[in-house]
Amino acid sequence: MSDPFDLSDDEPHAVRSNAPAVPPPWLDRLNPEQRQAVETTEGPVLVLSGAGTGKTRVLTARLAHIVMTRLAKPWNLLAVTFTNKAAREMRERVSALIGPASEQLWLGTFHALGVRMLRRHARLAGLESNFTILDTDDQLRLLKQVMETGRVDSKRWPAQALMGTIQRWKDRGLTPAQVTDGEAGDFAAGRAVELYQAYQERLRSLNACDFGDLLLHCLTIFKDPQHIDVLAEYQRQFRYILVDEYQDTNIAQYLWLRLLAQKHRNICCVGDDDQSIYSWRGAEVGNILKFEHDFPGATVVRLEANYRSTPAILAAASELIRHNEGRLGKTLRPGGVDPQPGEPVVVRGLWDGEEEARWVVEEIEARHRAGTSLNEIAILVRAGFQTREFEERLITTGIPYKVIGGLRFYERQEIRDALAYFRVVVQPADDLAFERIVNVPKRGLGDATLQAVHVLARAQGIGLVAAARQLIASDELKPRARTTLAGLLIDFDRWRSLLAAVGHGELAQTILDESGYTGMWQNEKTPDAQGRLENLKELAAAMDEFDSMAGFLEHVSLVMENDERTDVERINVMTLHGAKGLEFDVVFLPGWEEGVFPHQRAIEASGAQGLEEERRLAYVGVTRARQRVYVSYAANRRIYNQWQNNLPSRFVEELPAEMVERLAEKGLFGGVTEAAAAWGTNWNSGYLTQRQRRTDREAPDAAAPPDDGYAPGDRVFHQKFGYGLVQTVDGNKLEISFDKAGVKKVLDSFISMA
DNA sequence: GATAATCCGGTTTTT
DNA sequence: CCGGATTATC
Repeated sequence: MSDPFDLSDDEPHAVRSNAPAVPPPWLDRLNPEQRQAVETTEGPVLVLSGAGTGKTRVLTARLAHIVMTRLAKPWNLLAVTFTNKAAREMRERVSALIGPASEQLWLGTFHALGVRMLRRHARLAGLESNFTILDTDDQLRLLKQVMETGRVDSKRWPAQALMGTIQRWKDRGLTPAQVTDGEAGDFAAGRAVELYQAYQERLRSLNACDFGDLLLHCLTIFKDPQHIDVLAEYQRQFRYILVDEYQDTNIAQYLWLRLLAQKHRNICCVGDDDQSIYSWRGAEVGNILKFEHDFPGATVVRLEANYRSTPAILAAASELIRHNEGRLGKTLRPGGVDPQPGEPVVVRGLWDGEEEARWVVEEIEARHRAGTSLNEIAILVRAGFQTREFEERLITTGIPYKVIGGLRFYERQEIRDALAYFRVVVQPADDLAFERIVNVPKRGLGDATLQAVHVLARAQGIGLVAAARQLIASDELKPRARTTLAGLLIDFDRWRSLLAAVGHGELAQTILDESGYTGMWQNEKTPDAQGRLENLKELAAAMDEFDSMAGFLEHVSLVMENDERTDVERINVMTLHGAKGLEFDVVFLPGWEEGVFPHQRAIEASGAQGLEEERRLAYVGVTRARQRVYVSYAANRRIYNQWQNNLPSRFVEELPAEMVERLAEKGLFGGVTEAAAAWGTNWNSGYLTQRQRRTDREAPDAAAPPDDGYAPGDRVFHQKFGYGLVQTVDGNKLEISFDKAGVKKVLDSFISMA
């Protein structure tokens, strides 16, 4: 490989001497490193792409470059992403560069591409090509059945845990036969592998797959010596392979890529080891760390010019991540011309979570007044439950917000029920769907009936619907159940016969109405019933966008996302994980306390490695911001209604002092150091054990309470809420009607007699 | 077969 | 403290 560019850090503006005067559009305005990443088409290439260094741009330019210079036809390119969103974005951007040819690219998520291949060769994996893809919910139910059949005590051994184990095995590309005895663990007295085996058999008999199988079956087929032609064909086809977010790949994905890339060896992986935050779901940072070893002769390109954040933010992020070991090493530098340092990162300590929320929202209002769009502001938290405090404060303040990554459309109960009806109609053999809706709405087909169906199905080795059909022809069932079940099956058949005749959106509505499902929610008096009915309407309407009901179901199983409306300006509230790949002008990072962030359990579960991943998460958070970063921590926090006092996160100390403006709560502490010292007297880093919590439940003594209790009617004073009257007393919990702040529940340790 | 009582757990998430 | 999930009861 010729080496036209100097990759060393100290030559940011190296210029290619033989560059054409006018570069083609897809190479326009790329910096030298980006351009090298695009133009080094032959051989393995690893692009280490720091946050905000134009990764997507490089990927799309590379695709365009290969197609436009006729190195290969679009269908000779395989481009893999993790999320549908990333895939969509990439396709749009490539399309802008190369036009309709982009439709011919093999571009999609690992799973979508896996399905595409697997449908073609399903037989080789023991499936029919119209197999169904189960989601987590179905998987768990199936696994429970398997465990029941295997007489495993589901109390001692939760199905969820087994599901996790199996998923991790699949992440590593292991079929039941490949799991070694040493790995079996002690789950269900060492029977985990046996259960895994049984689960796979059940899946096959249902003509179904879980997500892990989409790749695992591909691997099995690729490696099958009987069918070497299949792999050979794909290897021949994919002359160029591109992989996005390579640091997030698991072993199965790695193996899949390696097999496909073996012939042409033109594989380009783009990733950032410093942004690897998914090891807990099977991602292997090792994949990126050992790329050069796995693909000898690889070209490594580092993208370090950041076009997103201010120098101050970059300095803070770089210094923070420098505390990690085992990095490939990259330093972000400002990419813009003549960059101003920008505002320092603000770090603020506050008294408690409520005060933190108030401060954050005040600052948001200030930024908004200063002209920042609410869409460009984000609050990024470590864990989902932390959003609540901010939501409450945002509601009282009247600032519109959206919580991203909450419950998703297709995961809602009513949607899943409706889909189950459609599945039964499209795929009569879909037992899991049948079970889900056979008695929804309640029609008197309970456990007894279902059990009879199961017994017959198992005895004859047939599906549940087929078994049900036989049962109603017999006298096994009570007359009532028999009539109802017969009626239901007739309904299924009728709807199925309408598939070809009626528009499927309309048919969907018919199914929901005739099955009584719509009626069930109409009779429901809970406040959310109306919303559920609307969701159902939306579902039926969405279906008309597709060619067929089956096509729609396929789409849904792979694309479990809700399209958000973008009509009003709203601030964004989400987890740090959810924020990866996004950027905002202003980012708030609350809850930087030991035990919360880094999260205690991350450290407990994986020690130093876990801590490093938490630090990467912090790095991801900081690098989301273009203009300003606000970090905050609270001395006291109520978790599960117990007061807990925390130390500031170690990550606070790891930010460079010269890029940080530190503020501490006025009147409480002179500064962070004093504050830390003050808390040190009552220190408990991280979460307390249950027992400690019981004994240490008092918050720090801001105002020492009298030893004897309070009684209703007492006039009291509270540090934050001012004066008020005690309403009720419940142990050390008081309900107080404050003159200014209204009625609040507080602990006696926070108040004193007025 | 459906409703009330009780127990447990409570990080991060895509496909 | 809250929500869900399983269990006890009618």
